[in-house]
Amino acid sequence: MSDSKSKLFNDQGELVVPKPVVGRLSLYLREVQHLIRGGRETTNSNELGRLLGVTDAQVRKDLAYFGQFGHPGVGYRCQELVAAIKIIMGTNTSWNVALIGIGNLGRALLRYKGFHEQGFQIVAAFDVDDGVIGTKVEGVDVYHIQHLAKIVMQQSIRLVTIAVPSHAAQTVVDQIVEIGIEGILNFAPVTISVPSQVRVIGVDLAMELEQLAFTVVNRDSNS
Amino acid sequence: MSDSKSKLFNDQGELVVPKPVVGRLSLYLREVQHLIRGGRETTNSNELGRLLGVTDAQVRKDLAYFGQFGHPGVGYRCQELVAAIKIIMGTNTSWNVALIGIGNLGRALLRYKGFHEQGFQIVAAFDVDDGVIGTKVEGVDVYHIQHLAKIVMQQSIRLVTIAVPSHAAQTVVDQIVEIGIEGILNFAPVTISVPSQVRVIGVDLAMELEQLAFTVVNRDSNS
DNA sequence: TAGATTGTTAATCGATTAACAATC
DNA sequence: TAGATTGTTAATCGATTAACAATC
Repeated sequence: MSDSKSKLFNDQGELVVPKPVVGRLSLYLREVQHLIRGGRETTNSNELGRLLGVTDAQVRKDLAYFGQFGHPGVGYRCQELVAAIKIIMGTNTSWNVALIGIGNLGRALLRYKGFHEQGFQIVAAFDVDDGVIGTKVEGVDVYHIQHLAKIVMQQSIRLVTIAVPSHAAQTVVDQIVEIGIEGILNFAPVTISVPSQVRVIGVDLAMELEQLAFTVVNRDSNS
Repeated sequence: MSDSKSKLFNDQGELVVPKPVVGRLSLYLREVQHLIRGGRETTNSNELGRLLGVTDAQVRKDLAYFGQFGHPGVGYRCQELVAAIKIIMGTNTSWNVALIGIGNLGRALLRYKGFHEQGFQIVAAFDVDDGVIGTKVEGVDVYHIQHLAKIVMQQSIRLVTIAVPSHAAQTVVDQIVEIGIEGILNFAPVTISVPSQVRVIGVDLAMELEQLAFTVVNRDSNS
């Protein structure tokens, strides 16, 4: 019985993949897509490892958590591998995403083409500023945040990106959570709290520069 | 002799701090700064751990890698701790940063106030488009990238943020490296290669959404 | 002083790597 | 077939946690 289940899950139905694997999976996906654009048909763990700065053993092990995608003696067929990783990541189908906060960063996110290319559509934008509500930015309608619940329902939105001022972030998050959103990409440089069933990823641009400064100041052989 | 050295370094002069610590250090800094804005004088490992979702033991251990910043029976004095972490991160003094690529994202980065608040000044911007070269964006001069070396020298720039199209990224990086830049914050969604003395941190916005999709699809107790 | 909280050690837990039989 | 490369096991390495003496 437990043998018929994917080895992804343990007896409590929890994912048993080491946490760092998920980040690398995205890197593998990006790199193989890049190889495909260059006309490549196959790759292998050695090449992927070299390109991404990990060992070949790690590449094989990471992928093997999810199934058998390789061909001994051949390697990984690029198209096949991309399709497999997309299914694992959940990006084989498209996701509708809402954006909250139409400031500098919010506008840049609306214009950013990279989301669409990976299967994410920003289908609605929200703010509290009457100056932008009712307009379209990059073809996307801007609504007052009070209409969030309605639009989320209509458009089957499961993920929200928030790019609001720090002081407003937690209030906005509380509203989002109330509505039943499943995942939040938070660009506000503050810790937000959510119930355990809601997933959050935070991106703090200043923090990234800070990390960089650290690695430069403490120039070491790690990192 | 080796006792007189900071315990940060081993006999080869390499940093012996676990890699995940650096990321958490930035989180501690942000959180304590937030507490200070709320009027708080002291905090402790238990509180910080609870706010950030790590154990109290981890908070104490992370900080203890770098020195003794706490006061038994009292906790950590907020101002003191912020000052200490800034010294560790190298952000107790200001950094001059160049931005390359004045597209959607580049402009948003120029307008973003969060960098300045953490001690990073974007002091020059670069592009190859004659339409923007010679103008100012947010008070920052835009130069042709051919003047990079000169400006970097004049302004003592050590870090560069690149927000150029993916196909141009590696070429730009090669020029940057040539000039002797020490750290690169890369927003282009491609792997770039640099010599080992140059530090790189990549931020791929679509990849972040991808990670979020994964955690939502595989709703688990990790992550 | 009694209570609170640190810094640090040793034990535990988790992730990575090396090696190799199986496979194409 | 011989050569290449996977998937997987066991060994190694690294990070986290629990516990507690030292300190304020």
